[in-house]
Amino acid sequence: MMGIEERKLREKEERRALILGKAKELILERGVDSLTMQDIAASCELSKATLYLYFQNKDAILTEILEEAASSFVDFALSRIPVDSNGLQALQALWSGYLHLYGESQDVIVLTGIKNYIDPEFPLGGEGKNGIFGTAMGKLLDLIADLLRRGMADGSLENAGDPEKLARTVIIIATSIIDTVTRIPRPRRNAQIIRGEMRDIFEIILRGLAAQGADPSLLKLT
Amino acid sequence: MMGIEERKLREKEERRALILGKAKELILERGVDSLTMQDIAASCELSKATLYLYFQNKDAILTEILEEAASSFVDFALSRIPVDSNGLQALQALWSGYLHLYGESQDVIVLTGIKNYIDPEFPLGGEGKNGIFGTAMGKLLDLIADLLRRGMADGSLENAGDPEKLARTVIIIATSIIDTVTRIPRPRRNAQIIRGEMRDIFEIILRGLAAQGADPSLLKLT
Amino acid sequence: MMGIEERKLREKEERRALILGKAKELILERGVDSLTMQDIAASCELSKATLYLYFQNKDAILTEILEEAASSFVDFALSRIPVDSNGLQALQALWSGYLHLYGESQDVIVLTGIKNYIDPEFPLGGEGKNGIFGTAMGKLLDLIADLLRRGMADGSLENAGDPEKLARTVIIIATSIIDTVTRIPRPRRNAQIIRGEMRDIFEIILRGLAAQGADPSLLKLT
Amino acid sequence: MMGIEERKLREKEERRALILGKAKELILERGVDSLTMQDIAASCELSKATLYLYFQNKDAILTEILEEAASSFVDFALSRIPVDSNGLQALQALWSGYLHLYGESQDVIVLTGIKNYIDPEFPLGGEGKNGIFGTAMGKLLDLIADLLRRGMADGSLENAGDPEKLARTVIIIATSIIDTVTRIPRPRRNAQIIRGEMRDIFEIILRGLAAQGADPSLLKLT
DNA sequence: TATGAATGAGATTTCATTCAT
DNA sequence: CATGAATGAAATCTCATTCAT
Repeated sequence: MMGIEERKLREKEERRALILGKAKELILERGVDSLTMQDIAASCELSKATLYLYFQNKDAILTEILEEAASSFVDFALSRIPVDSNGLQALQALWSGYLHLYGESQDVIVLTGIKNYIDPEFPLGGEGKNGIFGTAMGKLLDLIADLLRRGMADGSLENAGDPEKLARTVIIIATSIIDTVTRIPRPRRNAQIIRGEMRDIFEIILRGLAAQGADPSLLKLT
Repeated sequence: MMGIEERKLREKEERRALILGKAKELILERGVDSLTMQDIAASCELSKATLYLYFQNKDAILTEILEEAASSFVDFALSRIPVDSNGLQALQALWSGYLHLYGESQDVIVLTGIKNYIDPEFPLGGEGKNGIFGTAMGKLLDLIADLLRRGMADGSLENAGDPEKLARTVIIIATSIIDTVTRIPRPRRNAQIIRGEMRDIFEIILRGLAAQGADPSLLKLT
Repeated sequence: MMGIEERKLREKEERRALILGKAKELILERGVDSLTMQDIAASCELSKATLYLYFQNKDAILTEILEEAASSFVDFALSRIPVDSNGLQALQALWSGYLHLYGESQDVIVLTGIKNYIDPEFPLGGEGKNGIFGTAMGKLLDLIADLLRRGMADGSLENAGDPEKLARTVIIIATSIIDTVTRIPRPRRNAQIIRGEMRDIFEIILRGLAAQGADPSLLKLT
Repeated sequence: MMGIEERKLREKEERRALILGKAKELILERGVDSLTMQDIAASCELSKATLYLYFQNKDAILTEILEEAASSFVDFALSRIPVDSNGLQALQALWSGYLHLYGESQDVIVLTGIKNYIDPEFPLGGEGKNGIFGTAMGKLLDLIADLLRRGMADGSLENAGDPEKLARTVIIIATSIIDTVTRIPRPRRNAQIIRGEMRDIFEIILRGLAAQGADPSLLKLT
């Protein structure tokens, strides 16, 4: 009874996960640019053709990795933002969550950088390819817009125009940076230095968004 | 009188310029990633082999384009920074110069994005390949560090650590953004929107660097 | 029964063999120097890319052809050397085997000439590239050294120094000659003449190595 | 008066010599296979096009270098062969001259190896390209045939068939060896080892040609 | 479902040779 | 006489993707 169908489904899901996982590893190891289907297949101990049973093409793999990474970041960030925080506090929590997650597993975060590889136009361009970023990346966009709106309302953030637009701007900055980092193959990537660099960048942004006279302790990331 | 030698030299220089120009156009048209020697040759109405008479290899072409772009930006920026300006004013002038130059000729600026293609590790990584960026890109780095130092000294900028390091951080942000833009093929690139976006980004950075209580008029870019 | 796996393996082996075979033909037809991957592919009715499924690169193809040729010669030669023969007799058997094999299938022998293409420094130079010649060519070297040693011991060969070194010398002569022959495109290669020439050369060498007063019948090759 | 014509001719000859000289140097430095017109031109401080004013094509340059080398060897050899020597003595003088010349200037000799590059069929094949080797190489052939004939007549050499044919055989051996050596780029060429190797080879040949019971001192080269 | 095998389409680079000036 | 400039033709190798089994 039941079962057989479910098992198949589960197995299928496991394979997908395997592929995504190995692809992720490879990207982290050697950079997005030099990721090949061959490499993915080999490290999964599958044939290249099999990859196409689970994903329509290379892009689909990258997109899904990105989705996952973005999604897990959003979840993590949400979990770290106190309900009663003001906008600035929330933003601080967001970035600091980012840095934490990076500390724990560079992976999840660094991968966000694939965005520029898959759809460099998001969120600058018109539609992006097929509105690929409706889901996780979109949720991230919404989240940030919310925080900005909140902060403009409670006076903790500078009132600098449309929150939606500003959210896009913030994402652009963040993903651009991360993209830059992703292109450095892991062997030469210095986690310490990069984390420090990202913290500096995020602090600049934080100060750039905060209202005049904000509590200095909220402008520091750890 | 005389001049045959000179003419030859000039013509040679013109050919180089032609090649660089067409390559630039192609990059702007279709993105760095899909630039091929074949394409460059075709659009110059030359044979592939001829390109190698003027440049040692593809990298040399990209490097020179980048060099030129960076160099012309530095020159332009320098010309716009008033001698007696304080650090914040100077920085404002720098970014606003950037935006201006972009308005006049997207090209010069957008091309800076090639950096990430040629040496994605600069200035994060160790040495980059062969210290390619000793010249123009290095001058830019120095310029920004100078302005930051000046601003920290005269109190117009937040005293936030080592100017050299901060300059690197600023460059990372800027080039990352530009890189992102470069990857959008021109047909879908909306100059107006992008310019607006860049202005927003630079304003955030400017505010992020400025000292508390800075003159608000210095935090706006036009 | 069963055998699907085996069949696949066999087919794969056949393809490799096909490629090697056609490559061999082309070399014999037009000389090593003008062998191209394109040509090999075309004559196998395969695409260039396919060749790379079976061999890592062009060198690998050449190396394997050489390996095979050398190996089959060593085997053949060994089978023709009587167990109780003295050194001179053994050497005579070796060369005469060579000529025979040449008579049967120029291919096996002529191809030895590739050596000079792949590693012209062997056995003169230091290491050659990666000791490519550890296997068959090395075995040949050992075999000849053995025969020389045997002959010096039993008095059938002139005692003219280190057998190892002398063996290298002999190989140099042989491969050089063959190399010369390989470079003649087949249409103008006259098997009869060449065989005669090789016989003369080997006879000279044989006489050069034999002890004074050796049985004249052992100095003739047929 | 007069003179102008002569001077032109002399200058032309000097240019040819320059080109040949530099080409020679390059071959010795880096091996025949990697000699390019570009390299020759550059090292003559001439343009590639100019080379074509003095030589019809690359082959012509190589051919002439070979001619010269062969010719100078023949001359040198002739000068070293005592008039009243018997065949074996003469042959010994020939080879020992070879080794001497090699010792003095590897150049002249090593270059003989180009033969195989230019016309691998000589003297095996039918006509060779355009009977290129009518001159110096032909003279060498004649010289050796003469010595062999002399030796067979005076009993110092084994009477082993047609001297003309045997001379061809000897040349094949010699040039093959040299060809092998030429392909080793100079930096890895060890003059001492090679000279030793060549001496061994020539001694084997010498013994192979000598009549039974020949004076052992005539079978050694120095 | 899985895969081995195949491939089309390119990409970069090299080189002997020609020709207008 | 000399050459700068140009090029056609090749050569090696890579990669995402397809398809028969």
